[in-house]
Order: sequence, then structure tokens, then C-alpha cells
Amino acid sequence: MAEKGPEEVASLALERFVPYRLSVLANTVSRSIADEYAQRFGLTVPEWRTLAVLGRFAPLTASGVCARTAMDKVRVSRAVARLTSAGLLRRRTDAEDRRRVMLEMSGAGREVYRQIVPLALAREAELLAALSATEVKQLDCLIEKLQARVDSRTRVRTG
Amino acid sequence: MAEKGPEEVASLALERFVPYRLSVLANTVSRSIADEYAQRFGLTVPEWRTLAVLGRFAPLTASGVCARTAMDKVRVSRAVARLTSAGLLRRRTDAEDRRRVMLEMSGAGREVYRQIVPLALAREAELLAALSATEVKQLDCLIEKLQARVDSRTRVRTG
DNA sequence: TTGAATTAGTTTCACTTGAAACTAACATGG
DNA sequence: CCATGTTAGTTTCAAGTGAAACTAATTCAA
Repeated sequence: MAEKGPEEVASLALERFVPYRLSVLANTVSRSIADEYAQRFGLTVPEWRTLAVLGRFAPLTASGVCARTAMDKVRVSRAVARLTSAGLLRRRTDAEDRRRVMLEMSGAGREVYRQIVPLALAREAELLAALSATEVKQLDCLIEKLQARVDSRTRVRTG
Repeated sequence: MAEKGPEEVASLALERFVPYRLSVLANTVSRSIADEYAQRFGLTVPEWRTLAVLGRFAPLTASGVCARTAMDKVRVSRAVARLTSAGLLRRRTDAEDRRRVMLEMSGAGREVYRQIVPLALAREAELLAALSATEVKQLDCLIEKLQARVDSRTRVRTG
């Protein structure tokens, strides 16, 4: 990309480097949303993600949560432990296979979920308000393609 | 976005949720590059970022590194400490203001930099190979707009 | 059967992280 | 001057993290 003479050392403009920019953007976004989850609901990101997938796919096993949240089993295990002791989740050992723990939200969990979903959607909308409808579609498409790219490179680590 | 009847609770498809997707993408990308830096050079991401900005703007103070890497002063302080003890950086107390530490790469640091820059650029190119030239420009533009959006919302924390 | 291999989930441990407290040096108003 | 405030950078401490080790349950092969 950058031209360089015979004696010149290649240099790199960090502020133009896509991996860096993606990382900064994603962290800024995550951080600001995470702060709000923490303040209003006392939830961390792994906890919120766990609720999010249980809101759509309950009951799920812990590994089902892993598969749908891109979190490893250690994070899921801890998120589930905290949510359970906070009374937001119910755990039930599967009778079919007693290694498995079936997870679903309690009434209190559903109540938190009911409140947090519109908030999450509003934050997303607020972010995407920086873009036109066309750009939002472009973004969707670009993320999809880039993720497919890195997935094909990186061996998928299913905890 | 999602339709819902009077009794239905709003739900959220995590796999379509932009903040989540951005986070997963950025982390996958960062992780795969970080693994390579670690294997080949024994460098962490904060260390590499520090070298990257010193490669273009040396000499810099620690807070200059902060400003150009979006890292807080604690991270920079530690990255600088490790790089210095690895012999890749030279620290010199500024005579003008003895609180300040002027940083620049040592010969060994420049050698590592010289090797790591092409590798970083190659990894970026490999990622962007998933996209057409037009899409690369779109990506650039979208990241810019989204970052500007979150910067205007989030108070900038200059350590 | 039964013993080896596999799978689900938890715990341990060494490491990273960042807010807050801290140290040292500079600036400024009285 | 000197006391008060501010700035540069470091250290502390209480979390979060994930690889590896672990426990317990299931499957599979001989």
C-alpha cells in the first residue's frame, strides 16, 4: 500500500489500520452499552447475552448458550451461576442426561428481559442513526462477509 | 423493528444485533492477530500499538502514546515498562519537565518494528480480501461514521 | 459387563484489566 | 517564597478472563 524507497522502513498508520479501528469501535460501543446494563440492571455483558438467547430459545443447555453467544463455556458457566444466584434463572438437571443442565428464565428473569430488550434495541437504533438505510444494509453485509472470512481462517473453538 | 402483539414480549435476535456482531468480529480479528504477534515477537496488543505509534511519531511522551492508541495510561504504562525491560524502547526523562518520559525505539525495537509492520499489513490485506475495493471504501466510511457517533455520545476519557 | 474414551459443566490458577489511590514535578495565586 | 492545585506517570486492588485440570455422567468397544 504505502510507497517506500530502498532505505525507507515501511510504517503503519494505526489510525487507518482496520483491525485497530474495528477494535476501538467495538469496544467503545460495548463499553457504553455495558455501563448501562450494569447501572440499571446490575448485569454484565455475558449475563445479558445469556438472558438474550434464553429469551428466544429456552430451555437451553449451557453448551446451547455457548453456541449461540460466541462465549466459551467458562464464561457461560459463570454468567449462569451469577444469574441463578440473582434469582433470574432456573437450572434443572436434565433427566435424560444428568450431565446437562437445562436453563430457563424465572419470572424475575423474564421481567428483567422485558425491560432490557427495548433498551438494547434503542441503543442499537441510536448507533445506527448515524447511517442511512442503505448504509445500514451495507454494514450488515460487510460484517457478514468479514466474519465469514475470519471464521474460515480461525479454527472454530467450540468449548 | 420486530412486530409484537399486545401480550407478546419484545425479543431480540442476538445474531442480528449490531453491537454484538461488531464485538464478536473485532474480537475474532484481534485475537487471531494478537496470537501471531505473541508467537513471533512475544508482544501483546498494547505493546504492538505502542511500537506502531512510536514508529511514526517518536519521540513521544506516555500521554502522547495514550492519545494516539486509544489506550488508557495504565495500559500504556505497563506496555512501556515491558517494552523497556525487553530492550525495545528507550526512556529518557524530559529535561524541560521532569514528570515527562520521552519514549523512542531502540535499535532492537526498530528491528522488531521493521519485521512486524509488513506482517500487520498482510493480515489486514488478508481480511479485506473478503471485500471488493468498493466495499473496502464503504467499510472505511462506515467505521468513520459510527466512531464519530459514539465519540459524540461518550465523553472522551483522556487518561 | 467393564474399562477406556468422550462429553457437560465447574474449578483452579496465572494473567490482564482499569478505577482509584498514590508519588513526584510543575504552575499559580496570595 | 509557600501552599494549593494540576498534571505525568506508577502502583494497588478487586475484579474478569481463559487454558488446563478436574468431576461426573454417558457412550462405546471388546
